[in-house]
Amino acid sequence: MSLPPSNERKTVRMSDIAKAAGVSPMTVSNSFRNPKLVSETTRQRVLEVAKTMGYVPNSMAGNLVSGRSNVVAVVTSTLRRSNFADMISGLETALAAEGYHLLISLVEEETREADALRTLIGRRVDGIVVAGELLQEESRDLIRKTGTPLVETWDLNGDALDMTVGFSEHDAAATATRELIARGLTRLGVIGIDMLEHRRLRQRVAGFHSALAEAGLTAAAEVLVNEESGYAEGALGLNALLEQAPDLQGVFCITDILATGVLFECLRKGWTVPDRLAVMGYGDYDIGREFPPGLSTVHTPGTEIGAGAARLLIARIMGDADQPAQLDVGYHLIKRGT
Amino acid sequence: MSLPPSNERKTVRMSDIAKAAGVSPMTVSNSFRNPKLVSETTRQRVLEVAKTMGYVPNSMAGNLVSGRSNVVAVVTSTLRRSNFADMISGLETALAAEGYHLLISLVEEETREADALRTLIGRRVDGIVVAGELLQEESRDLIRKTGTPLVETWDLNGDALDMTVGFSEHDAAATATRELIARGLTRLGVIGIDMLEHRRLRQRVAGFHSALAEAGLTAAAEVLVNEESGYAEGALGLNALLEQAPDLQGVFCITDILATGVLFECLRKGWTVPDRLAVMGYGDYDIGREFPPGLSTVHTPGTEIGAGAARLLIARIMGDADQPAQLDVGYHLIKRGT
DNA sequence: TTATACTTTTGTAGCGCTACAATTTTGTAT
DNA sequence: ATACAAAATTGTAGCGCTACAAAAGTATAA
Repeated sequence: MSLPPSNERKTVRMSDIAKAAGVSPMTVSNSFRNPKLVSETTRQRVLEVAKTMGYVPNSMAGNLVSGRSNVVAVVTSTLRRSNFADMISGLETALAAEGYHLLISLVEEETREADALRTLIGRRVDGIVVAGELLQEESRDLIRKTGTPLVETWDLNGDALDMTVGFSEHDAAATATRELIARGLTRLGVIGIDMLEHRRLRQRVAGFHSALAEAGLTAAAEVLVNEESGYAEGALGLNALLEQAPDLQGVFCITDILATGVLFECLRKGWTVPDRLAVMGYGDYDIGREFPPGLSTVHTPGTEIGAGAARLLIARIMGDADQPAQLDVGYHLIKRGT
Repeated sequence: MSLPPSNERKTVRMSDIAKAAGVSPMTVSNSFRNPKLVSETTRQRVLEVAKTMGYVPNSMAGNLVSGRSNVVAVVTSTLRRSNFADMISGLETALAAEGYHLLISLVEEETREADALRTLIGRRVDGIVVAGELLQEESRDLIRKTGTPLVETWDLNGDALDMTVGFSEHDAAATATRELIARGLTRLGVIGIDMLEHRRLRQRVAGFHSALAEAGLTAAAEVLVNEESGYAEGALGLNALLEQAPDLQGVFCITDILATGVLFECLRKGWTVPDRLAVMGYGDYDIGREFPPGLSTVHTPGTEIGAGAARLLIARIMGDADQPAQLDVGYHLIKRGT
């Protein structure tokens, strides 16, 4: 069974409900948006009529008048990175509590970023959250010119366009590396990701090197794997590292997915972790908790980032100009077996 | 409440651009939407002025007149299930190619489903895709009454409200189970998920039982784990199964995540897979490929489901009433080591 | 009764844009 | 130069709703 094509049906309008309920359009409008201005009996009748007639107010028309959409958008390059999913979930929850709706825009190709922003701004979203940072200069220009409230997320080190929520990716990575050093390991390698346009990914590798330098060490090996950050790349990365330094004692992976790939490869090689090789992840993905003997990693609070972004945005929309434009949600090391 | 800054800053309107470029508003409109109606020189000038003034057309106003939003929404309960992420990615790609934009609505609580739909319909999206099926009767009512084109996804067995794209979850699960039976195993168990309102999850367990019945067997053990479908639940599930049937030879897990949890637990127990225990997953998540010796599973084509949903929806929006209301994208067994 | 203060309901005037039709400006053929 | 089609530009009307203000109804006090 299927419904009639959209062009044959004409939608129910507010005036239709008004007529059917025997009131003026304004009373219908108020029944939905300002219940206190309408008597309870009238309101019940209006809502009843609206329900049976399948009326849903056209919010585009309403927004056009009121000038506000009550919609916040998040722009993300992927839904597969569980950290981003956490952030989006945190955002959604915090926004819903304040009566805002979240619109997710998936921008898989970097070159379509400005285009996606233009669409969102065209829809007059009240604010935009970016998973990561804005990459195209055209995007930044658009935000500046239109004055759309914007929150960039994760790394706090860059110079922010508007607001930022996150933590220092550099310091978090350095903290993870220090743990490896504290175990007495000196021959350490890092597996990064070959997406140099992403500051947060660069900062993680930089943090690794800082921690080593602090301890008077240098990296035994370093490799950047291709952008996918899949499990397979972790295995590939480990083998590339071992070619550079066969006596490698520990590896820092800039995502838990890569670290998990390394653990799988160790399993295949029959190596014991952490005795033959210590492994440190980053991001505290749930798989790390389960992989025996438990992946050591850095917890990066995605949910809190989302909630924080919602808070900054709503404050800005409400006109609070004095709010801090930056929010540090911290991170913490999780020591597990590897 | 005082006026927010976004209201103090008056946005650039089409008429502002018209004035600045020395043309009528209609020429500005046409420069953006019907380039062929405007001379190239005029158009360049208009776009130039628009760019420097940071003008972005208010699509809400435009949609109000044209009656079409060129937006399709997808409603999903989670972004963490990688299958859904694949579907959304497939949807996005197919829609973008036709000039549509995708809006993702995250409905984590089932009771907010109808509410989310109302918001989307209120924004006059041209169509809605549901990851899975609609769960609230109120939701179905809303779709019927407003006539919003709808695509439900994954399982093809139910009675569809409007359009459906997917495959038979029952048959896919049965196929997976038959592979276990074909190996000569007779003491088989299943780990399902305790979300009985989801038909597609019920169908997977039902398919397992059908395949057994076909072969004259009955289930050695069955357990439904809590809704999260995390790795930990897989381990829990396996142990619950073993209490029911200590001599269990194989287990069918209705998601690869659960199967991976089972594999981790086998690792902890020091059991060899598949000799001590055969493991069959479902969904072909990328982790299954990596886990030595490779998780046997069923490939469920998420990307194709998304692309198919886009196709059905666009055809419907374009007014093609004769299109098939159901699309079977199939599935296939992937035999790997477990 | 009349004045006073609500509470409830109703017009009016657009929000910013586009469909459509009308008009003006070009280009081309005679 | 004139006729006429084609290209380019412009005006008009109104999409469906809400801010705002005005009006009508109701309750209470003087």
